[in-house]
Amino acid sequence: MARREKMRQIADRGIDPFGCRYDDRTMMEECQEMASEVRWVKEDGTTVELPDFSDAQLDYRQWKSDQSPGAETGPTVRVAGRIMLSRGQGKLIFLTLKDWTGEIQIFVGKKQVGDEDFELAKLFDLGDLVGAEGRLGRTNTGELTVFAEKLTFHTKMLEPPPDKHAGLTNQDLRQRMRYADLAFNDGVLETFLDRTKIVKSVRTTLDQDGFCEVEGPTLHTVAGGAAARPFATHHNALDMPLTMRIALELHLKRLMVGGMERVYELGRVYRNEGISPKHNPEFTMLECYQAYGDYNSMMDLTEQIIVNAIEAIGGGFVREYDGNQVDFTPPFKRATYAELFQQATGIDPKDDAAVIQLAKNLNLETENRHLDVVRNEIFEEKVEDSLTGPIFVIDYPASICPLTKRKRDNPEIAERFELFVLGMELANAYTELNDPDLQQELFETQLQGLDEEESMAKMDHDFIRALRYAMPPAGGLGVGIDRLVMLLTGKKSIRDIILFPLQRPES
RNA sequence: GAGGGUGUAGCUCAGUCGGUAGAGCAACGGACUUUUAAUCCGUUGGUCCUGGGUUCGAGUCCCAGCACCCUCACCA
Repeated sequence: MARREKMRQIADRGIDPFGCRYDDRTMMEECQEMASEVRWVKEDGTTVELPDFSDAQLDYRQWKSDQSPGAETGPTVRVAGRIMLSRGQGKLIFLTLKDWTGEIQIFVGKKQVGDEDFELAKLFDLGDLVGAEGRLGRTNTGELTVFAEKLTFHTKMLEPPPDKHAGLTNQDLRQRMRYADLAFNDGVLETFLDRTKIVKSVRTTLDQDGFCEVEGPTLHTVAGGAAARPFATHHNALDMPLTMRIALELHLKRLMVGGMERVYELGRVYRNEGISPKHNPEFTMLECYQAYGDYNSMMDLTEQIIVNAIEAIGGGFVREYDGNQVDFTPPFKRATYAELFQQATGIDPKDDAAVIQLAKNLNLETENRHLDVVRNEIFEEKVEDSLTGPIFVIDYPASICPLTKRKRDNPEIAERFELFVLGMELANAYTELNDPDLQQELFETQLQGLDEEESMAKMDHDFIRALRYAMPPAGGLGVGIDRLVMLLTGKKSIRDIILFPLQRPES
């Protein structure tokens, strides 16, 4: 109850323990940038640059006595943030204050702030939100510091903070109490701010390329556009079953029929499937469609999106992920599905007998299954994991791509690419199928060996009708935003880049 | 869904062969006007995940359950 008792004592001093408006803050980052404005002024009025504080040998106290007589000067700042560390020293307290741009040390001396504010400072606890106004300067050890002249109390933290060194490491608690994770664990806030920068950059890239952003329905009567199990729900007034969307595709294509020639949606989709370090039931997808384009134009766009996202968060094109180095310098490699298949297995993918034999050797099911499904399982098993990338795998077997246009000179091959990085599928794009009759046929003929949930082909009569109103030839692209954020922020678990991943409720 | 691991103070973690529950940080009291995870002295703090069982005696051994983590499967 110590914190509540201090809160009462703060209130007794006539101060609202939950604070109020506080204008004209200098953010911590700005304070750090203002370090060069801290100078030494000699008695004769001449100004001297301070020494190099990055020099570990530097003794600032000695330096100052060498410069004497004179005094340090610096700009006056007004900062507010959370108390991360506190070092009491009798009539002197050092606070480490953090806002969302960085940290700075506050020097609170009894003589400097006066008795009243010093008594207030004694009621501060780790985790409290406080403000300080004073001159920016350097302590004897050279640390950039706000020498407080006035203190402000903003908000009392009523819970004890996590371990000030180790932070909150329990994964369960980190997700359950993301607020504490963000506030007390180094780098967590920065990672999520990077996520925001990446998403913003994706939007900017598309906006500047003339795409318009739309919001499609998340409640679908037919969960199409991908192969996944949907969440089922129900509308009471209409007494109608509904599913949460598993993809954005089919509504965006309807909009292209309507004349939105460059359209995208960046939004949440929901899949009722397993949870893993790479899967969350709700995740963020980008899908964009460009009329009169094809999958080649989508490859260029994909590169542009990724290149711009990397530049938005910095750190260069060569990135470290899980001990691997990935070079995102464009252009990315391109290879056909067939040649990668051949390279990895030594078998010509067109040699049906050899493919079946290989599948049997790998203990894959071959009975009653379309050969392209078998081929693709071999591809997933033997090729995908070995793709360091970034690499565009192009030209997929047509029968596993029911929404994709076939190559004009070869109906067995679909104009599709997937972008792989370290075995992860980062993007998936087609030259879009816009022939309503063929689309209907592909929806009707379920692939052998695949039940409805495993197939992308789900009959959607309204979508077929839309295509009959003429959808322009187009390229379409889907990007798994969470995967992109994971790769660019170096996080190995999707739970580290989704603010509130799904969890069971606390008992 | 299958296998493995973890669960002890607010947080991070020890806990030997089954024998009265431990440390660091935080909190509380004290000293200290240039500290850096400040330091020093003292104090407080426990449903050992839950429920059964074995035993004179269980944090420790056994069984069941719950939660989280990892791997695999499904998938992006």
